[in-house]
Amino acid sequence: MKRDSRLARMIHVLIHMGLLGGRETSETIAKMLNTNPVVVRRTMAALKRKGVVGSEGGRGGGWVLLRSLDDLTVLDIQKALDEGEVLSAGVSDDHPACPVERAANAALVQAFDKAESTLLDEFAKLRLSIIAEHALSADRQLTRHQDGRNDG
Amino acid sequence: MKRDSRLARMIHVLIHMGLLGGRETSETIAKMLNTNPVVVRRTMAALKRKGVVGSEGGRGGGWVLLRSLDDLTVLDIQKALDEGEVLSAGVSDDHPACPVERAANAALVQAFDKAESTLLDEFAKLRLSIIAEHALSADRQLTRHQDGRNDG
DNA sequence: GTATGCGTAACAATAAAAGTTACGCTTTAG
DNA sequence: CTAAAGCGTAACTTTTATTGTTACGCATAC
Repeated sequence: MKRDSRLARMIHVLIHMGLLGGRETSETIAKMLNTNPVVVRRTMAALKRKGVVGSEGGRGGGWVLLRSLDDLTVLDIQKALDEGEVLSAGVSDDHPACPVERAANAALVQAFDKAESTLLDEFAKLRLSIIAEHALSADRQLTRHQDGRNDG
Repeated sequence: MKRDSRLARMIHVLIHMGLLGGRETSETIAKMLNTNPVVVRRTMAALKRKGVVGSEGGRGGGWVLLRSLDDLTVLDIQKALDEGEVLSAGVSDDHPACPVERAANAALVQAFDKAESTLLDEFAKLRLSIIAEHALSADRQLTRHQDGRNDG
């Protein structure tokens, strides 16, 4: 399958919105994500249902960030996007009555559950505002290097 | 994509082989997994390369377990099956030069790496012999319940 | 009332695992 | 030596989820 990149994309978009502070149309966001407006609406709809963003139709409409970057963690976005499990264990379902298959599946599910718990803990620690700061300071570094050619 | 169940299937098969102790043909294993021999050979080939199982062609041939269940962990099987990452982070690749995208991806990769590390730790703790014991005791439980109808 | 923009339905494209068919090579039985 | 049993592989098709795309309805501002 194509890898699910909705979480990464939405974090990317929300930080841009938080930094720019204004209203963005699906068209503009689509350019950010190198895709088209329908994909944007489809994914943003999930965030809208959870009150992370709002939308307005008609001329001058678009998407607005309803919560501050400091008030949003990656976990919030993850939960808004995906109601189900983050890491599903890839168990087998060939002979559901076979005790060996059941024991193997049970062991895997337990391991995946622990890993999922770790992942969600990490997500909860990741505030979008922190990621935004990292992006800005990386950007400043880059700019300084570019100027350096003129300075030297 | 269809969910990857190779790890679960191979654990299932190896435990059966360990318990039965003999030689199994791809045909027999395919029945265990409710699939066909080619899928079995394809997946077992990876385990053969790592010395977990051996195969012999010709009449009377088949697959043999080369290491004991007590000497194998789920991590061993995982590593034999998948050279790459277990949990890949699902980053975005829309504007690789965008500092915001890079920061978002970096944050996600870091979180996934921690979760992967947890998962591999859990896998390393899971000896196939332990899973086999769980399967056997669950089976005994089941048998006892079935006998109970005659006993009562 | 027309251009702008969201909301959605309905499809095609894509990617990875799994399923399937077919055939070659090796080994044992007879 | 020949036939059957098995592995090894190549070359498909199928499956399932995301992503991409087209098309159209509805709302809003100018």
